[in-house]
Amino acid sequence: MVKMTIKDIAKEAGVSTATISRVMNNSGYVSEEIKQQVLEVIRKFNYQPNAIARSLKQEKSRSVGIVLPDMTNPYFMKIARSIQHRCFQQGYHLLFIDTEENPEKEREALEFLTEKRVEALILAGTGENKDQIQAISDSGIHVILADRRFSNLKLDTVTEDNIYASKSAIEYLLEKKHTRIGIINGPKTISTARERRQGAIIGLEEAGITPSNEFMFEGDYTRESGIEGIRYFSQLPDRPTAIFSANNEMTFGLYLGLQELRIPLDSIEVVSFGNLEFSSLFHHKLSVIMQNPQELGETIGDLLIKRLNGDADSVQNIILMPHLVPSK
Amino acid sequence: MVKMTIKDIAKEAGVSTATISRVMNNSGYVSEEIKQQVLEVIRKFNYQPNAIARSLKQEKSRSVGIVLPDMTNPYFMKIARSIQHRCFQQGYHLLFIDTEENPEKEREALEFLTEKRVEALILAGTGENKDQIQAISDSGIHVILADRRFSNLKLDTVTEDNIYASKSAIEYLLEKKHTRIGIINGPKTISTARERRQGAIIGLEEAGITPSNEFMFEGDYTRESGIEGIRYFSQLPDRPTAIFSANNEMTFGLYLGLQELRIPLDSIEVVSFGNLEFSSLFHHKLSVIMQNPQELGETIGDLLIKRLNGDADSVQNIILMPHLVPSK
DNA sequence: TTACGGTATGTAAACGATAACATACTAGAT
DNA sequence: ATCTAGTATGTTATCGTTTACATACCGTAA
Repeated sequence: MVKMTIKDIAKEAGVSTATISRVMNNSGYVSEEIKQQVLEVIRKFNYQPNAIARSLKQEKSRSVGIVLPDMTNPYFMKIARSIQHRCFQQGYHLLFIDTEENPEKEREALEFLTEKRVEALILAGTGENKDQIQAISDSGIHVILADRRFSNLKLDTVTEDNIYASKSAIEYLLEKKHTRIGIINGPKTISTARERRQGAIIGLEEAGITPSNEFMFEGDYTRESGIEGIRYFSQLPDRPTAIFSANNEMTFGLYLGLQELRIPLDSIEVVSFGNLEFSSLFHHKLSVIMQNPQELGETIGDLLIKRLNGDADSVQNIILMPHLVPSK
Repeated sequence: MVKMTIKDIAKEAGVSTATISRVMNNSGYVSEEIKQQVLEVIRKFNYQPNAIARSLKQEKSRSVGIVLPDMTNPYFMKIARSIQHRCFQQGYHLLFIDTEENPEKEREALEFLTEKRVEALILAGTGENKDQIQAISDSGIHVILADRRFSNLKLDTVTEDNIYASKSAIEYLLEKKHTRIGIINGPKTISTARERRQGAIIGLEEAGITPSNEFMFEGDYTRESGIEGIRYFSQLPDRPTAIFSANNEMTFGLYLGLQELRIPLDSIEVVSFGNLEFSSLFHHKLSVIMQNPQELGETIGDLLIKRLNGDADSVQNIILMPHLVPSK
């Protein structure tokens, strides 16, 4: 069974292709009589216009690329889901690519997407490929940076206030009388990690504590590097009594590491960025900085639709506020 | 900055568009000299062929639809990631749609995807829209059912052995001397739920126990229905001492429910389908039936590529084996 | 010499829509 | 009667590729 084209339908209905097109798109003049007749034929043969041909003619792909570092991290997927919703409503589809935090894969992904002629690009980047991203934006494709930004690029961003949140995380731990606070951070190529570090440092300095390099562990936002982080801290002569962890995956690794090292899970007080699904079942000293990926996604979705509809407002930098949820 | 077309490049290089096409696709005859010359121009202008035009001409969209019931469930996303990998390698892109277990959304999604002329469809369905799916398959689009199947449809399926796994879950609980085993299941519209129920019943009957309806709770695979399930069981006069839960989300809800009811989390022995990320940190009596979404995804990906490459082997029904991981 | 197969390149017709333009009819205004 | 604006429909170029076909050249075998 082969798909019918507009020509077949035109022949069947005894009218021209233009008339079919007008009926399909509710544009131009068509008499009520012919319209019904055409609709009848369309129904009869279950005709669906070829979106590819339409895209070519209109020079609009009706597609949006979305490049994420980890498709299995619910944080990113919640962002993605909200965006997808919005797009689907408007007839756009999303091309997802998971870079697994690998800049080379990211480069390929961007190439792939421009070839597919996406009209917009949503990116939570690895921090590399800056030039390529700028070039994409310059070529007229709308770019929105999600969660992670680049300095010096004039692009729309929708992010969360990492500095503020990290600062409050540290303040919270200081209030609980911790003075030796270990920090498990992401890679400094990524803006969120840089900002979380910066916020933590501000928090410490305002309390009169000099941040020590010894208490800074640079991971890569993966579970494995959370394990490595706690391995590192546990062998210090003067172990930290609290940890600030910069994302949920590393926090998960941190607990796996504690388990591996046979250290009681509640012997260390933890504040973690990002929602940990299980934290509410957990009776350990785990506080989380609740992010709001859904709101992030909705915000991005709205901005995206505005841009796709040709709203050429100046560059937007939207910053959402996460909030700390203390352990029970 | 506007994209260059093959004509622009042809003009720049002083050759015909056919030659450019031949260079791009490494097809037909092109002299080494011209080839280099053309490549030079392509590089210079950073020319990328328009994938949409190519699709139209070749009548191949190079896209695959994937319809999932929950984009934030890592189980499905691990499947998706493996598939996406395989597709990306082959120049295909995936159109993801999240139906949120809503048959009406699923219907729209399928419509949308056929309009976008996907060459194949991967579906973990809600259990409805059977006719539509059959029609899609009949129209020449490759359909692969993932995780969930339909009875009476002659379609490729890649699933897990739910009957076997559920049976062993029950056997495990019986071995631990539980006789009152509550079952929190998914909706019977979905094949996995039917099979998991069936396996559980076989397990009970083989042990000489008559399955009671009172101990069967039909949820809908959501967290919320896990909470409802445990609420229901906890008000029974003769409460179950163990629960078999048919997916990870409901199990999570089950624990949230226990917490809400102020029942100690380890007062009930649980066997759950699906990996629970946190189970390894959990000291409660939680055993899991480990599924292997990655392998599922890879298997689907391989089959998909075979189908896309025109391998017309007979319908495949591949069944993978999950295994039970007892609580510590 | 002629014929032929391999190599190299160009010309032009598709693919399936949309939309600019042309054409024709109707009714009301002048 | 003529003009005009509105309505209704058809014709055809076009979007950017691929590819079937045409053309031409070269060297070698008959």
